[in-house]
Amino acid sequence: MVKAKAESEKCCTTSEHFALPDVAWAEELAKLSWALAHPARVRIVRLLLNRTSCMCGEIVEEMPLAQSTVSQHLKILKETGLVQGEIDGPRVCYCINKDAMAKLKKLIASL
Amino acid sequence: MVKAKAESEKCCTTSEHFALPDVAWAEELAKLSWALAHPARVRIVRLLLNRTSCMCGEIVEEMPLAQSTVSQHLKILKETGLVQGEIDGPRVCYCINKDAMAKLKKLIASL
DNA sequence: GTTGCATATCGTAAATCGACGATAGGCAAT
DNA sequence: ATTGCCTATCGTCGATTTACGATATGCAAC
Repeated sequence: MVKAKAESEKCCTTSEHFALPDVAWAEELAKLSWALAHPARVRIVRLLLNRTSCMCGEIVEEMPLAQSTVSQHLKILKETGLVQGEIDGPRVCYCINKDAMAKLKKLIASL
Repeated sequence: MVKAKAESEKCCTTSEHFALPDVAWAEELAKLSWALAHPARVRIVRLLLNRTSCMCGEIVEEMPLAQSTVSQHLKILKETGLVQGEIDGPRVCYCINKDAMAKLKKLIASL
């Protein structure tokens, strides 16, 4: 760690005044980050990324969570746009929204 | 129990079984993502990235939040390792932990 | 229609978050 | 030591999250 005892050079060279980062930008990144802010959702996303798509039931089997809990996490992932699901008969097939994933990666990378 | 295989050709084309994503890996990414899961924390991180460092008071000035609330967000950012603060006299100087930022970017990029 | 399966939603409880004011603690100058 | 400033922590509140079982909904087959 950097030791800053001389108060003027390494630390707090603060005469310049920066504008606030764009609030909408921050909210967008916060929303996408929040989608991944729970280990179960990260694992679901990884699971979907390793497959072309996945049934809800298969996800439930892989997770140590009740079906209703997994369904709630999937709902969150859908609301943030990271995941989309299409009805396939009596089941629902989930897959990653590549555009949303790209956007998340771009936002993080541009930090 | 996946019994339907005849009717689903457009969807769920995977019969292979993937191992669970690493749980620890998921928890690590979830923790870092959670640090950015609030617009105020995203703005703080951006603010710090645009400067070499920043006093707590300057952050408070830029945010429409009370000082105690900003301090709480800073505590969260410190706990996740994204930000580090050093005491500089009666003030505290915050700056980005570049290693943690790189780790976050790497984890997201490797999704 | 009914049955059976897969998923979503409801209801609820415990835990956590986010916000604030008030207060405590630390440091420098007096 | 006292004062004054800056930051952290405490206490509290309401809102949200997370978890579960129970129930409802939707679809296909019978």
